[in-house]
Amino acid sequence: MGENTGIVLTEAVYYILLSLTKPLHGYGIMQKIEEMTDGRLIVSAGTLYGAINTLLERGWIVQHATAEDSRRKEYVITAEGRTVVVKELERLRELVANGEAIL
Amino acid sequence: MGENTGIVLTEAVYYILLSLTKPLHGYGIMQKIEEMTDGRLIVSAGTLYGAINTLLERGWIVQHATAEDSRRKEYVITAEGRTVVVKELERLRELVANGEAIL
DNA sequence: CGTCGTTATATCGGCTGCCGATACAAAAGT
DNA sequence: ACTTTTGTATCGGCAGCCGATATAACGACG
Repeated sequence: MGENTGIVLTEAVYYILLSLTKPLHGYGIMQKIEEMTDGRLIVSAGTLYGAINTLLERGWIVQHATAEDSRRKEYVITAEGRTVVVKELERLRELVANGEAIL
Repeated sequence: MGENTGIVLTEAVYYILLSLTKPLHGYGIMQKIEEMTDGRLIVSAGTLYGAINTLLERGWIVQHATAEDSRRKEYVITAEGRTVVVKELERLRELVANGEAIL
């Protein structure tokens, strides 16, 4: 018994959600992630726009009412998305704790 | 410019490597992971034996000279595997730090 | 001695998800 | 005028996890 409880986020999705605590558009997300990780993680366009679609479907982000700006589409995290990210942070802390205990 | 530096381990692979700081056989790895995560993560047989094969190919683990025991096959982490896991722990710490800074 | 649950290894198909490549186009810089 | 940057989007390939399935030895219990 014992199915695997909870959701596991990929690195890309985790950082996308973190980026969207304030409204931001796709390209801005890429830059923010690159900045947050000091250039270590560069999310490719394929990953980003694919992930945005699944996150919208899951209701973890929503489209932000952007001024009738031209091409940019802005997104924000939802309350549900926030819950997911907080849970993920707990999982990550467990991984770190287990790693530190052993190494 | 800017390829994504470094390797990202999956949760299963990370825990398998952590389990093998001491020689252990496949089934024992499953149990150890379940124990380490308080039952949160149960690695399925398909994942486990698939991962063991790729880890052997990459030289991150090796087969341990097990006494001519019956069916069990034991494995241990290599120096290279240890390096990979340490790097992964650094990456995880970065994820936690970024999450804590924002949430 | 027979049967059942656990221990133990292994494979396969399906699904998800990341990536690189490619495409297109507006805006800005030179 | 030309190039680079900004910006969104799709597609095929590939890696990896999972559930299902198969096989079999071992121990316990009646």
